[in-house]
Order: sequence, then C-alpha cells, then structure tokens
Amino acid sequence: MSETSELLKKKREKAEQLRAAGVNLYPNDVRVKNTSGELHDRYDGVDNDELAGLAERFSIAGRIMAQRSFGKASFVSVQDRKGRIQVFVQKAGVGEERYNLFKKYDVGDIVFAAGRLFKTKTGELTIDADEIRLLSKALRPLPEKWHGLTDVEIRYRQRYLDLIMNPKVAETFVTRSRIIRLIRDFMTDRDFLEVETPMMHPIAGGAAARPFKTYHNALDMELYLRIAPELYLKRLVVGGMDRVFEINRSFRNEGVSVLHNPEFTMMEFYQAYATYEDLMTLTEELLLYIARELFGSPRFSYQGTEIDLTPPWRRMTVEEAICAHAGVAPERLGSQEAILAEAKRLGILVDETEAKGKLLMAIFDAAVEEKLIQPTFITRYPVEVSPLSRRNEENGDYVDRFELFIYGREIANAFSELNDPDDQRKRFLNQLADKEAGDEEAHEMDEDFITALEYGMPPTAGEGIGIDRLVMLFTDSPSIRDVILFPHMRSKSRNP
RNA sequence: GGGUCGUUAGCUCAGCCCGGUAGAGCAGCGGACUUUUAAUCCGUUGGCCGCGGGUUCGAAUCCCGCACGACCCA
Repeated sequence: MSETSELLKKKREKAEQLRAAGVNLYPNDVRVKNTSGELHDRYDGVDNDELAGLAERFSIAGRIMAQRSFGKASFVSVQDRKGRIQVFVQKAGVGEERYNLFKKYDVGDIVFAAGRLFKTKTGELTIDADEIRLLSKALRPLPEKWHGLTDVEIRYRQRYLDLIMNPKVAETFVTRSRIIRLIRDFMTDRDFLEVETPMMHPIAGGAAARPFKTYHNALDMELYLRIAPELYLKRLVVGGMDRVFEINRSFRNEGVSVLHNPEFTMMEFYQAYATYEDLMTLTEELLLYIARELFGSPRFSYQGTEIDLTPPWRRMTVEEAICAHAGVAPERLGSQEAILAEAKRLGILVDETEAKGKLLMAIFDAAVEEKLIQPTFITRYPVEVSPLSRRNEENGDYVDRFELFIYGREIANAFSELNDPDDQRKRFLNQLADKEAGDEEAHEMDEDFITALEYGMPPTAGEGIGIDRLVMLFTDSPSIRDVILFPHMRSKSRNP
C-alpha cells in the first residue's frame, strides 16, 4: 500500500484547490453553540410549523460521515461527540460562492454548520444551513460507510478510526468513564481518601507477577513498573490514612489474552479497623450501586448470560468449591498425597513436591474458576499462596481472604492485612525460598515495608478490584481489548 | 509455547479446492440532478494479491519459512 496512492494524491489536490481559492484548511476561530444530541433531545418531537416559528439560529460542528448531493443542494450527516445530525446545504441558503467551495468538501472533513431547524419530508430533524465552513480538511479517506471498519487489527492500532466508525465503541468508553466516576463517588462517600502512589518501584511487590524493568539515569538505579500499589497503600495506613483508595494502572510482564493486558487498571483500597468480611459487604454494595445506576436493576446480561448481583452473594471456601465443582470428595483433601492424586485424576499438571495449598489452588484454577458464573466469594485461602494476608485465628494454615468471581473470572481479591511484622518477614523469607526454587513470580524481601509495619499498622482489610474486567461485565464486552482504548500489540514495521 | 483460521484496491469482500494476463460493491474522479436516508443514473481511474524462498513453461492460487492479527489450549 504505497503512500502515494492515487486516492491520497487526489485528496491533497483537492485540498490545494481549496487553499488556492483562499480557504484556510485548518482555522481555529469557531464558536459552536449546540450538539447533535442536544438538538435531537429538544426538537425531534417538534413539528415543522413550530420549528419554522423559532427565531433561534443553531450551530454544530463535526465530521461529515455521509453526503448525498444533488446539483444545487446536498444533505450531509455530521457527527459530533453526541451523535449525528443532518445538514441541508443549498445554493439558495449559503450563496453560490460558498456552495461551490462546499462541493470540494468530502466525507471525513470536519465542518461547522449553522442555520434554522426544519424537518424533511421523511421527518428527519435537519439544519437548513445559512453557513457552512471547513474546519479541518481530511487527507485520508474514512473506511466504507456501510460495512464500516471491522478489521480488528486496524481497530486497535488506529483506535481513532474505530471511534469514528463504530458508535458502540465510543459508548463503551463513555460507560467506562461513568463506572469509574461511580466507584470514586461511592468510595468518597464512605470517607475513603483518593491517593496516588509510585508507579516506579525499587522492589516490585504486592502481587505474584513478573515486573517490567526500567532504569533511572540520574539516580543510576534499576526500577520496576509496579505490579500492585499494595505495599505503598499500607504504608499510608501506617501513617494514619485509615481509609485510602487508588484507581490506577499496574503493569505485569505476561502474555496478552482476552482477559490480560500488560497494563491494566485496578482499584485498591484499605480500610483500617475492618475485616475481609466487612469488605464482602462493601463489594456487594459497590457493584450493586453501579448496576443500579447503569441498568436500574441488579440484573443484566453478559454475553447472553443473566448475571444477578442481588445480595447476599454465594460464599464458599476454596475446599467447598473444589468438592462442589471438581467432584472431589471432602475426605480426599486431608493430605498432600491425596490432593496430588486428585489433581492427577483431573488431568492437571502439577509439580509433585508442591505444598498442599499450592496443589489446592492448582485444582481450583483449573477445574473450579470457570464454573463460578454468578457472583461468588471464595474464602479460606492457603497461607502459602497469600504472603500478605492475615492468618486465620483458628487455623493458621489458612488466611482471612476472599476472591470474587463473576462469569468464571476473578474480579476482586481481598484480605485482612497481615500487620505482624515478624510474620511478614517469615512470609517474605518463604517467598524467597520459592524464588530460589524457580518461582519467578514469588515476592522479593521488602525491608522498608517491614520497617513500616514495625511502627504499627492498625488491623486493616484491603481489596483490589480489576476495573477493566468490571467494565467488560457492565458493557457486555467479550475482550479486555474492547475496554482499553489502546491495547498493547506487537509493533509492525509499517508507516501509517 | 502449541493448535486452528485470517492477511487480495482507501474500506468490505469474491477469486485459491481444480495453476493460465486480478474482480465486485462502496469510496475516488468526470457528467446529470434543489427534500436525500447505503440517494439515483451515465462514464471511469485505482493492485509489490502481507514478506521471503521453493515447485512449475507459468503461482493470488500448490509447498516451506517468517511477520502481524483473531480465537482456542497451556
């Protein structure tokens, strides 16, 4: 696809013709009074006689998406951020000179139009232009009007084209913005303080994941893009910020899939003097609040399945879930050997020397997760896989933690925080042992964090909620790429 | 990492099985047309068939490799 294709040359020639006629191709002196959406809201239900009686002159600006032209008159559909409105441009309305210039406008150009409103024979609200101006000349053609843009690669790489051509896409991102605003309002109403903590960490902690590495020249030090804000937010709780939350990006150096993007948005929040059980209630209330605001109902459809957020949601322990969904008998969960045998029976590949807790989670991940369609809190996680969580008082092999699953996907992860600095040190040491044994996702020792705990952290519960996955659910989007404006892709040696 | 599918005009797609000078619609260009709705009508331009090898007299088409993407699996 050469850069000097016939089509592109023609576009530039046409632009030059306009320039030669004294037209500024990229002016910046317009003041726009109206939007398409506003005009439709106000006047779609108003008849022609009444419209004719209006003294008001309306103006809009946007991109020409379609053009139907006759000899001395044309209809153009102009798209702005609120939708589309039709503009009628005729020689009699804008004058012969303007009309002749207008004939050089193309689909894709950005224009200003002003005039009175009327309804066409077929009843469409239309601006009868007394003025039409070019605001920005397009030098490349838009995708085809009927089929639009469907090539997913172009949709992601050139998202602006996707946004122009596919109104649904723009809608999804409007909803995303709304969801985040709702979350922010909800948390703020509960007296949580929104904070921002570092994105660049000297030690990548707070989650089990491989980090991206970067380098600070002036300080001459290696840094990691954060994999989670957890350890910094907990330092703030030590500092007396009893209720904090952060909605921001984390980065994990792993593959891309329908559920994973290397950078993703999470809300993490910490509430002192609360337990993980309190956070289950809070989570129910938060998601219910969003659903009610978006749909006016706790029920909505995701990919053809009805999801019902009516509380209380189902609560099961990891072991109960394995028994219920993987067909494992409860008495088979007693010993490492029995669990290993069950994993093999289920065809799950595991390391035979793995600790009991890790085997349990391997079975859970492979055989249970996908079956948790309606919102379900899974509790009682093994301590081996939860190095930052508080041990259960009755049985220290488990921690006070839950994960929330909806439609087979992990949406949230929460626990009562470990605030015993000595236990935290032991857990980090165990992680280091795992790292030695080849676990690339195991935690590093974070002495600075332990020091903070040594000053005393109040009993606290904390939670992380995957915002992208939440937005997927609420916008009925099948892929995380549908809710991230610029999902990561391999670079391609092209020159767009 | 493995498997399946895809990549042809600006866009959406045929053509590939069965090798023989690359097609359509829209967009573009020229013309007609003052209430259209994918406007219509007449005429018309436009291609490194993803990239690199191979087979063949001849490859968009068959074979191998690579790149990028989608989906599934790990």
